[in-house]
Amino acid sequence: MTKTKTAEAAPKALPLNQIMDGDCIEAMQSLPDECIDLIFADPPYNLQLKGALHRPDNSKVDAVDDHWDQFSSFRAYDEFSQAWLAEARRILKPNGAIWVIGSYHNIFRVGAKMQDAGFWILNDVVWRKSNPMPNFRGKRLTNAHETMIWASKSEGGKYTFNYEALKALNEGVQMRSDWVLPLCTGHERLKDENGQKAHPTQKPESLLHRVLIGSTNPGDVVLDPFFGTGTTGAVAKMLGRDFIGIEREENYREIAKKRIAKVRRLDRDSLMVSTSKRAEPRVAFGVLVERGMLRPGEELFSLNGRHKAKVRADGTLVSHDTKGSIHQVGAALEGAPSCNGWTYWAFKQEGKQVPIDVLRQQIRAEMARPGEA
Amino acid sequence: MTKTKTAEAAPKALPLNQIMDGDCIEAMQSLPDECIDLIFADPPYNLQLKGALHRPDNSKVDAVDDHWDQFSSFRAYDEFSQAWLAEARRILKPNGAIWVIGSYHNIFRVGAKMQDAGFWILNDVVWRKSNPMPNFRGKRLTNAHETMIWASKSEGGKYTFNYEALKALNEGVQMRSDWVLPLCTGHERLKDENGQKAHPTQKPESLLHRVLIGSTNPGDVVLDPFFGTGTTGAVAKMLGRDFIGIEREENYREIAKKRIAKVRRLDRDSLMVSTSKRAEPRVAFGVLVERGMLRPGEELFSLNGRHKAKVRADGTLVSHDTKGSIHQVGAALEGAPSCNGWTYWAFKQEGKQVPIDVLRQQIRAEMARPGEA
DNA sequence: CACTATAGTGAATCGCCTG
DNA sequence: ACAGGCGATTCACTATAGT
Repeated sequence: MTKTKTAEAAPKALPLNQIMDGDCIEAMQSLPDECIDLIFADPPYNLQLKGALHRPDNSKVDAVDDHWDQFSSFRAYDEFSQAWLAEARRILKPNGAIWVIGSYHNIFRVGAKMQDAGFWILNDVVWRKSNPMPNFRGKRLTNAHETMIWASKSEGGKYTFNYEALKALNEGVQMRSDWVLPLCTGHERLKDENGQKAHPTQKPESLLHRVLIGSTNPGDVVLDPFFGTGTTGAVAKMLGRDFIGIEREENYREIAKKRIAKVRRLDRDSLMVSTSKRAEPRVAFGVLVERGMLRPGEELFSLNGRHKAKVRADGTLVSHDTKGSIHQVGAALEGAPSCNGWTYWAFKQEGKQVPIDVLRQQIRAEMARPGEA
Repeated sequence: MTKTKTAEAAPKALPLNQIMDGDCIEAMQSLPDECIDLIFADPPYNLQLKGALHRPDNSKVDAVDDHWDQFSSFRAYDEFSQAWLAEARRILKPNGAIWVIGSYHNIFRVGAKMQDAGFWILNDVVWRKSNPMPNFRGKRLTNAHETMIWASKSEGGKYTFNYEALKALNEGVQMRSDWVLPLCTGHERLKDENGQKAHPTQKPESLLHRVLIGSTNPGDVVLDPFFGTGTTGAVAKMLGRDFIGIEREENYREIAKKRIAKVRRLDRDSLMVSTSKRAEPRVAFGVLVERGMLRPGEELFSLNGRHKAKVRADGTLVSHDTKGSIHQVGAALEGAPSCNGWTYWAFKQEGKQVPIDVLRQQIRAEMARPGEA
């Protein structure tokens, strides 16, 4: 399913790796037909929140009450969805695809409009949050997930799907339609000059990592019409994809620009993803990469000090001309029949070598918690 | 949130614990307004419906009709959804609720129509299948979940939600919107005389168990307009709820009837679930003073150690120049929007601080004992 | 420095009864 | 209908302060 970029696919210069200013519909109108490989869209959810909400300790929840999330009615929201989806579909290449993320407030309406517009749904994917905000009043279930819709431009569209790469990210078994990933917090969460969150709904990079690894190839053009603080652009740049962002808030554009400038593109080795079957590893080393505990391109060192290897975006290693799982590469370098990669490899942290098994323990601790079985 | 059945709620005899024959819309039309506590609906998907669908002009759609394109298919499905949802909403009690289950083929369209009909979405719930069928062709993600929409009849409807019971089901932490449950297999899966599965989409009883425990009380009337082989009825009977099924396939009705006949209702003790404090009788703080459990003039201490207040003869507190109920004074001293005085204040007993809530529990225990109230 | 305690926070459609 | 009082209600994680 590899696609090559042709001159015809970009008949005039696209604003690649830039952030367009203004309304997303108007900005898309300025782009030519069939020039985009993948669209990732995180439209306003139309939350319709009422009064203030306090936690049991009486602290106030910082609600999403931004003007851009306000619509007067379901009808107004539907018209907005229909309009941006129509433009999005026009500029998508025939074999392109789209991802749209939302919650129960909007996703059903958006999904129906997507089908009406001619998009062909491939999967709905559930982002299961490992650390969601609880339901403080005990009146409903914890709202612990969001829904993404993955669709091709039309029925029969030859969309990109890197099956083996996603399988490699998932312990060697097929990637499922439910993805357990933590919220965007900590250092990854962008802050403004006052230390407050820069954007109320910043998405985790791990989510975009999985989307882009699974449904684009290096060199593809990824459009995000609701760019915000640029998570899509940051991950696209890291993974060697081109991006086009559209964002109407100047503040967000500035933050995104600075953020993306700091991102380093991965080298070619790290970008190569598996193209053939390999043995089923016992543990999902790829999750460490996806979650940013280890970065693609980062070097691992054998604990005996004799070898090193580089991490790739799909959770495999490369050392000289040897590629494969952490176990396979370790075994090959040692000339041994087998090797437990978890106890063989270490990464550098503040000058010290730390076994990667430490990271596995962290993941396991998360997985052991209820609700994540 | 306990509801009592009243004569007015069932003005004429309902076909309780029976399976109605025929089309679900016509069958619902024969039921009176506002007679159902909960609806669980597993509507058929798009393509299975062709033979039964009507075009907007009411001409019947022929399954082999060449003019059956994607657009008219969606349109007809929407009309079908709208029609059955309208009837479902009419027969639902004002404080009733509905669950609808579907996959990406239909759930977005159904969800949008539910919102259009006036249903108020409470949560979308993901049934995360622990043992899904793999995607054999490797062209998409493993379709490992289905989506349920839980909605009240209207915004502001006082739906039933047994928060504590679901929390107990989830090892003491509040129930999330993603439920990990296995598919219906093994002995639970009904077989026909040839050993083939009797129904293509039989739902697991564990799913209905959680739905009914969480959103109904014993004695409630549960309607399933797409009854199939009767999972809803079987679980409802077991849990001491009444059911009404509607199914147009005689074969399914027969299987369901036999299945439900074998189910035994649980005894009363087994049906008891954890309840909220909200359901317990109110006790006025003044009663503690009246009964001499606390004396006027006695000092209370905030459990955080920062404040104290004096009890007055009328059951109010005074602290410096702040007077009022245990709640009002607590909130004022903490500068908080509200305060639960029962868990905020303590009194001194033999040198130790004891929360006043202990005294409330004593009163409640006395009230529960017959002949002492 | 290691460890513990405390505070803060995340796309949230988050009461009910009485007068 | 509306106002006001009662009083029920949180999970996982990060960051910082304290010991």
